[in-house]
Amino acid sequence: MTPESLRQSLRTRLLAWYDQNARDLPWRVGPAARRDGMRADPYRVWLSEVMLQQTTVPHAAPYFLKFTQRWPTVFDLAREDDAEVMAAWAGLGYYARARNLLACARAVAGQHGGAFPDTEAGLRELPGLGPYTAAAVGAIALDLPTNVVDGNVERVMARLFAVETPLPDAKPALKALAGELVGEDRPGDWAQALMDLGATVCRPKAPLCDRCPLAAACAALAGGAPETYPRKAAKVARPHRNGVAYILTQGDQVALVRRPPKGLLGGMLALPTSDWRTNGWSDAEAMAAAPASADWRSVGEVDHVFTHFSLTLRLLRAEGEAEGMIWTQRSGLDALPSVFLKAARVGLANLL
DNA sequence: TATCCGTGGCC
DNA sequence: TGGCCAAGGAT
Repeated sequence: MTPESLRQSLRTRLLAWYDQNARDLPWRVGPAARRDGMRADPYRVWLSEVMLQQTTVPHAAPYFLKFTQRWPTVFDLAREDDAEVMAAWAGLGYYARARNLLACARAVAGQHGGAFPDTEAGLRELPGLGPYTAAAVGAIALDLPTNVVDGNVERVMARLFAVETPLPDAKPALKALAGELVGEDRPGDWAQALMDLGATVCRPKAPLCDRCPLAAACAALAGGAPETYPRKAAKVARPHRNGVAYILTQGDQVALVRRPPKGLLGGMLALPTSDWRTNGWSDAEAMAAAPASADWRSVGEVDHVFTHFSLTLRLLRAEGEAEGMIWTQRSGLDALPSVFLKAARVGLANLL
């Protein structure tokens, strides 16, 4: 149990640090403006939080600017076609987020008159809002004193209190520790301060403890090896798979398919492919699995790494026709997930 | 509860 | 270069 004096000290020091060191982010209302009563639009907070799930700030930021320019309100997003939103999300990864984003926008626009719920429990019921995102939107947009716990906060707590239990088993304890520090004063700034500290000072590698406002209280620093926290369970090896991707062209058009709505790259445009399996593909096998009979030529291969397996894709190219294809101009290939954009670029560049 | 689900930057 | 890492959620 954290003593009240320590709790107050940690809060005061971190909020003061945030006042001086808050990052300037496109979706953020800074501490000075918040003191003047300004609050971020819940739509923008929600959109940014969903984009930032398991995603770095530099990667998400351009997408946030593109989305908010094209769809300034939740109503604009809610009435957009699925294909347009999926295409705009292409390259950001974790495409279930985009499907849930639309479902959530339509729920808010249709059932709540365009206003997001004003309680954490209400937010938690929306598609794509789990414990973290519901707490974050509640704190940042509504100033609710929620317990916002992401990977940054887990790391800060693990170090501050030298938690020896490895992740992911330590998650409940780390969340409880973070919860003891939450207070009624400046909940939105508190949540963002903790995450900024984790992102810029209490970093995974090479933490900048000499710049940390909590260093005097940090048990891991006192122990001499703060960078070794949080402890982590051993990881499982990533298997490798092999497949064939087919680049079928008619002049400047390329044949694409729409992947099934769920599962890997669900709902996204894609190149037609074979199965992805452990064994490699011979020329004969690759021809037999092709979407059309044509003069297929081998035009190279690409490697790609997904979360739970790596992939080598042989590339076969031909000019011809096939049933059920979505014919797309080369300029439209930016609607493809990265793995297929990479494959298309390599395959179209390598002329035999 | 464990597994599935992307991507790009970094060292 | 391969493993690590990033503001997690759904099933």
